[in-house]
Amino acid sequence: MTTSNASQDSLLTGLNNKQLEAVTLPHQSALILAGAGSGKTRVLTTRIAWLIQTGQVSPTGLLAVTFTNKAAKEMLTRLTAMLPINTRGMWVGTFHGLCNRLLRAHHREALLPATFQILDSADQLSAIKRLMKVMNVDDEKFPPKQVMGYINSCKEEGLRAHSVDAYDPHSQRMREIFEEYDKQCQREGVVDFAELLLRCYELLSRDTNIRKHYQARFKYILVDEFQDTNKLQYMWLKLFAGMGKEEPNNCIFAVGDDDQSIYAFRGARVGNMRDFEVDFKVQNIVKLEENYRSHSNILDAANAIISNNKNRLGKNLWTSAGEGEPVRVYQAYNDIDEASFIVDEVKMLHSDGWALNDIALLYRSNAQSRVIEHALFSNNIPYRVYGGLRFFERAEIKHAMAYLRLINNPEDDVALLRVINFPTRGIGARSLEQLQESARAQDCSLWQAAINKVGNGRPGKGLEGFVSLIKQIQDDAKGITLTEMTEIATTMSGLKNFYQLEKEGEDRIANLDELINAAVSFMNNNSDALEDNSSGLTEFLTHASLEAGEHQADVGADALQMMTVHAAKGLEFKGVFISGLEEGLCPHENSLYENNGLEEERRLMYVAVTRARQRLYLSHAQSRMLHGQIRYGIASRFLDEIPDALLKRLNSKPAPKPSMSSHYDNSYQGAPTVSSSEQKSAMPWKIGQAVTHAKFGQGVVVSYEGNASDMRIQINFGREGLKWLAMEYAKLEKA
DNA sequence: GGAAATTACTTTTTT
DNA sequence: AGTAATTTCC
Repeated sequence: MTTSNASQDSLLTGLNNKQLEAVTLPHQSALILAGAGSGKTRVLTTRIAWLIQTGQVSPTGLLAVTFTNKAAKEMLTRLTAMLPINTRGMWVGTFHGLCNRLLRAHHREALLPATFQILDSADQLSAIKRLMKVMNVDDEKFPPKQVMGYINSCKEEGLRAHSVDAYDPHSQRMREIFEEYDKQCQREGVVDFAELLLRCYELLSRDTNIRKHYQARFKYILVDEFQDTNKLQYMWLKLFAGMGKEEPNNCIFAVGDDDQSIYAFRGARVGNMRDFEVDFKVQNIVKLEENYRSHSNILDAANAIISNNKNRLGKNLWTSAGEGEPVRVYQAYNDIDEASFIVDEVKMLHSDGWALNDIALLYRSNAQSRVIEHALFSNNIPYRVYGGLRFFERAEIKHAMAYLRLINNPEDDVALLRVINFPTRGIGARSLEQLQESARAQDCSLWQAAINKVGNGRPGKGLEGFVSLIKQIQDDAKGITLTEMTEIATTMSGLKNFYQLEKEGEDRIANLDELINAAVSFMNNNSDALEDNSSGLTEFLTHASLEAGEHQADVGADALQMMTVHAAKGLEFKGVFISGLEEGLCPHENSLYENNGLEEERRLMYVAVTRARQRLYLSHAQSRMLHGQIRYGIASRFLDEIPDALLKRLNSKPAPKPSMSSHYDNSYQGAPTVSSSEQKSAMPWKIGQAVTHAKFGQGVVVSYEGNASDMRIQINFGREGLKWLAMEYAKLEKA
């Protein structure tokens, strides 16, 4: 032990017994089951600090992996607050970021060009579409998105085309596309997200020297959000740990919460936690069950909900805080009423002195935000929506980045195709087809083909112009700074000019200027990490692909926080509204057809509820506008799973104000008694009426058809689904 | 080649 | 409803 006990003590001060146990575990693999609000990040960072401070490992001897850049940054920030160390050489980052780093360092062994570029999902999709055209694949039978999903999930399972099973013609064709796609990427020097990991994994498995080097270096491996790892990520971790016979046995410190696994839809395997226990003969399982975030009413509600799940590792959160306020439940008349309820409550909280930043509004799907945004906007309540389009995903930014990519590497076909005719310069579909044809014939990049065409005469004015433009930009880019390059890319390309002439191009111009600012701050933040003679262009491009998000405008302002439940994971707020708690929306109807879909939805609800510290509102609406149609829904089953004793029901106001239904005019003038002039048959039930059925339970009348003697009535029974019942036989009662 | 009209989509999402 | 993508029309 190299440091004094005094400073070590200060590091560990304030940890509870379980946290302390986790932080100071011996050099063995361990699984930390960290419940919501149990101090997970603190344990992880303190563990790192403690290992370093006690001299068990140097800062460069450990590997810490997270899923998001935000989490990685947070960890480094907290670490530097605990220890006076330089974090620059440390391997703390996302799976993708670390793989990128490793592949850049060993690009030759990984069979990649030094300037290899990373395709984001949109790039990947357009690459697939382009390939499918070349291969003459019917995109009706093989929707490009589906092909992309197939390729990505294969890679995430660690599989290449040659090792995928395919017994029928359809999947054989899929496999063929997969194979060709990989060839195309290799030819173009580009790598998609899943490829970063797979390539890295293959490099380490194949190249014993490199593997041994890293295995010898990283004695300690720490993984955050372990429940979200997919198969390939787990294989990757095993490789670093060294599981073979003559290999070292580095240890993995995995932190996770099976109850917060909400990413199965993108390949996450909670089962990795159990596999990890077995594969690594884990003897140290530490459960962090004391919650420091919420009052017990909120926590008990969360526990009650999650206890309905069957497959759990088992954990029960508790708190020593008092029971606090009851959980408030509001049943709204419709979505607009729900929004106005939220607006009223937020106003009230705000006038009671709550900061808007302390209040979050959560919903299951992004589409739900619009109605509430509208209400907030017309009531002058500042709000910020997280998610949605990210900065580097905006069209104008992607265009500018494409020009930058072409400076770096004109053979980048993805980039070339994006801007060869944007702004338009007379290269239409036909000329493009010809170009692609000759590139195929010569087996070269589009850029090469274009150069050849220009050399051989008759290239067409547009193409000639484009080639000389790119050459010009490349020339001018020599020896200038990244910032200047970005300026050139936006001006010389004609992008800025184009948007200036556009009617609603002001925002786009502003974004282009913002891109130049991004380049400036990138240089400022990374100047010491870059080599002297490097402009930092490659690094900047990588940064843009890997960190598309995190660009939030006016972060400082006090505003209500709006986001999906997924986006809220890891965050906490003093007050939380969870809206749209109806069957079909939460749990989402699509989830019911998926394997264990309902359990994942329940975990989602659990995550949502555990975000709240002091006050929690749950709301649902009897009807809402969805996909341009009014839908009648019943309350989410998750509401029924909360004991009544924890709840306080706030009931809706007597009737909706007429003005509230302005956005769907003839919709909801009180529930219509169905008796139009042609159809005299008196419908005994109102649409929207809640009913109970002996067999199907609670439901809501959705529509009807037929006449008095032969009437069928459609009822949404939520968990039982939509049913048509013959009026004559259905024994319905008012609920 | 570019604008206008039509059609398809709509759970969650990081990298 | 709202938007993105695609097709049609000039």
